[in-house]
Amino acid sequence: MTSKPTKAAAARKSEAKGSAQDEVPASNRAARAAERRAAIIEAALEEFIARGFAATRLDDIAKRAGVAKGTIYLHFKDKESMFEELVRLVIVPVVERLTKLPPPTGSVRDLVEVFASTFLREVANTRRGDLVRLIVAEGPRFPAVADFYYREVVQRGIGGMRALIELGIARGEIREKGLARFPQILVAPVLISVIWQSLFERHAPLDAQAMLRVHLDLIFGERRTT
Amino acid sequence: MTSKPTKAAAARKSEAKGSAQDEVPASNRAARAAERRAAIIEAALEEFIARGFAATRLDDIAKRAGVAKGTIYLHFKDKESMFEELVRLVIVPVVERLTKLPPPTGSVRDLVEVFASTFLREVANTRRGDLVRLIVAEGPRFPAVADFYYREVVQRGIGGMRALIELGIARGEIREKGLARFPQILVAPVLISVIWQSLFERHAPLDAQAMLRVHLDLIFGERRTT
Amino acid sequence: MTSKPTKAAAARKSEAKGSAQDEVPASNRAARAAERRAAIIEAALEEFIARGFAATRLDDIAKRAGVAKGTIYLHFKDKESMFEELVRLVIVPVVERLTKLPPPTGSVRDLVEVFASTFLREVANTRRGDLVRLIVAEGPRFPAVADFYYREVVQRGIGGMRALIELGIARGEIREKGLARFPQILVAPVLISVIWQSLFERHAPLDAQAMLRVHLDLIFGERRTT
Amino acid sequence: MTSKPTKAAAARKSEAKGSAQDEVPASNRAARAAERRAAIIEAALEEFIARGFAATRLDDIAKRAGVAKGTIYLHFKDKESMFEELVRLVIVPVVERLTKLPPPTGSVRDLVEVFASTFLREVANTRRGDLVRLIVAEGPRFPAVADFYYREVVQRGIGGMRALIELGIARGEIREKGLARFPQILVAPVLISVIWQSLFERHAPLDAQAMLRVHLDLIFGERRTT
DNA sequence: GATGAATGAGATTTCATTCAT
DNA sequence: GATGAATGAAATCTCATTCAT
Repeated sequence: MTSKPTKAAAARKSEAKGSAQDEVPASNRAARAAERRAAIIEAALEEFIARGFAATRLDDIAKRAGVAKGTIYLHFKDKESMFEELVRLVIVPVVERLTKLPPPTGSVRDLVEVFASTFLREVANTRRGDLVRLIVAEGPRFPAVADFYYREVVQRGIGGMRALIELGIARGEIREKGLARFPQILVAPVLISVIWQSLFERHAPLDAQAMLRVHLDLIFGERRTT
Repeated sequence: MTSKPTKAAAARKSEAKGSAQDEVPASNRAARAAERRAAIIEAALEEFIARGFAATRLDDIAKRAGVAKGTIYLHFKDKESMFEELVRLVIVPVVERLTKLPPPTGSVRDLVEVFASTFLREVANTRRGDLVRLIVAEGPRFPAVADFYYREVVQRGIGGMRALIELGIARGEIREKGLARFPQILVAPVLISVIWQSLFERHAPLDAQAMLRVHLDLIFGERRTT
Repeated sequence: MTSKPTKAAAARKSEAKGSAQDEVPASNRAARAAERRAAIIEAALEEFIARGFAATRLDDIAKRAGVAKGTIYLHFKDKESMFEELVRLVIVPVVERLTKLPPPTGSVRDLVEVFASTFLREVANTRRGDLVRLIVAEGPRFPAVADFYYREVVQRGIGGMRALIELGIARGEIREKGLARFPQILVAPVLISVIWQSLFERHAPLDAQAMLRVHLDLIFGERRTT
Repeated sequence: MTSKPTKAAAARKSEAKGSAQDEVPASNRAARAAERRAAIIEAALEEFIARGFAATRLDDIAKRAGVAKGTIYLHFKDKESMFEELVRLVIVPVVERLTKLPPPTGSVRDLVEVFASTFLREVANTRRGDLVRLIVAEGPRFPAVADFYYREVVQRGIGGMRALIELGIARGEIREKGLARFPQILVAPVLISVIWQSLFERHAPLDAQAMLRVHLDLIFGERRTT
């Protein structure tokens, strides 16, 4: 009923009991600590996503990570800071990967489409999509999280979108000039998909890719060839 | 720090002590009970929206409603059922009002615009908007709530949108035929606004009405005159 | 799941609504009150027996008796006194009936057998048997109840038994003279039956009458004819 | 008014602070936990006996055991399971000791007398006697407890008694053959004593040993020499 | 007299955090 | 560093008792 240790955690445990006399030199203390930390972070992410902040028990995180409850406090000050830090830890590498912009060759539509598809594939249908929902859910009670997310993700994202839109307008690919004022419109369907998946998928599955294409058709005009 | 009794609750209290300065002559027991129930519902809604389900304390709801803790249990079985019932109680009248369709005269765009503006005015910038965010936040842990919301709001809304879109396509107002498959696109910006308001408003205010107009321009083509 | 109003209670209720204009003169206020009181007593007895003192809810008693919770407080000071008074109210008439001794004609054995059979029939297999178990259960926490029960039932019972035993010894029906010091032995199997019924009947039914006969055979010597 | 920590608990506490004046050198964590568990069990037993299940407060158990309330939940799932487990924990060792049968040398009467005296000494006048009363009191609301008690104690006890009675009949020590059908009669006075002690001792003390001897005289015939 | 909505003290249970080992 | 038993504050929920109608 409650979460069980993952295979990784189990492995770590048996390893801890099996290799009694430290024959594994590579796995020194620091490395072990880092491993544990990573396990805690992953476990915490899963639990927070599944239950929300308040309903998540540190006990469950510890069990899932395969560590003792006290160990969590060696890595995080308390539950709140763990949550806030967690969001940062998960978001930062994603943002970093996305900011290595691929050079804007080809049409703007192609660019947007590739970008959005990647996003859908890598975010919408993964744990990270749920993280977005988690932030929406807990944001009001964690201004620090909302602020961080705004600064690191939303602001940059909006900026990037706007640049793309303006490029599209300049090149004549986009007719609706007002779009530059509201780049949010560009990503709206993506957010909708993320939310839809976690709330309504069992009632009516949603083909996010197809929806996205229709949306892009609206913006860029319908494609002659698909 | 914790919630205080609202003016309404205070009023009810002083009134109870004998001062009947308004035109309600005989506040019988049933009426009193109904009043209290309403106070509890309103208080609970505020608290749940502000803190989420798990972090809301019944103590605070009671205090805010101006009743004793035990009184809540005269009206609701437990915290969970209170939450679920609450969502129903708030949503039902909204849905009922919206289903009294105004006759579809004029252009589809006008219809959509009026409808969406009303929605933005009545939902997005009110407590009800936060309720939507609350449902997004708690839905995964309250399948009954998600189900209810899907059945009562989403399904009907999607159906209504689709009908409008098809009408628009038939009349030649909407060019993008794929839109009929994804009426979600039509409301996506509205949802975005709701979420934006509660998370990012202090960073960057969003003119939801203007964004909506741009979005409708995308769908219906730009207006000649504004 | 919880107790429902008995037929009597239902009758009283419908009667209360049905005979609106007091056409029933016999059922005046005082009579009504007495009726209610009786209903409360019966309901309370059932509930206390089924759940014990602490686990019994006044709510359930009221429901079962078909009265409002407040009404109970018109008849009893509080839950504790209700319990204590209840035991008295139920035991007194039983004791009164038993003290109208039938004249001691015939053999002592016959007397004891008739008496014990009557007791088994009227107490052991009825609600009153459970009352004995209830007193055993709650006695330590209700010294007043234990005292009353000792004074009214046990002491008299022991006295009566002793008189019978001495008569039996004098007449040569009973050989074991020590029995007069311990009349408890005479009733021990009856108490055993009462307890056995409520705890172990579903595991192994016990023929109390047969057991009693064997016990009397031990005391009076085996009968030549049965 | 409420229960106070026992001497044992107090001892454990002071010991915890460093004074180790006894021969237990290294009180490791597991041993400590076991100690606490034992303290909880003992405290709970006392409280349940004194007040019955429903009226016993976990707070008082904790105080008496000298632990925090939460600690109880490290050992028991909840109040109900604690009660059920408790009965098992106390009864099992008693049963185990009794099943190490002393070899049936000597007369059956001697055997029964030794056995019953032992029982009276070890059960009737100790906490364990009250446990029997507790089981009688709570049995109907704890079928699991009644079942366990029947299986482990009553059934075996009845079986053992029956074997003895049949031996007695075969050897000509017992005349009343019907007794083999109702071994309950053999133990009835013992149960009576247990109940009498806890309810009526202050009104009229009962010499259980003497009563037992009279009872055995009834069954085995009077002794020539005492 | 009768009602039953309201109360609030008090019970059980949970869980973040600490700390001796 | 790591552990996990222990803590106790705080949460949910119950229910005997009161009292305005």
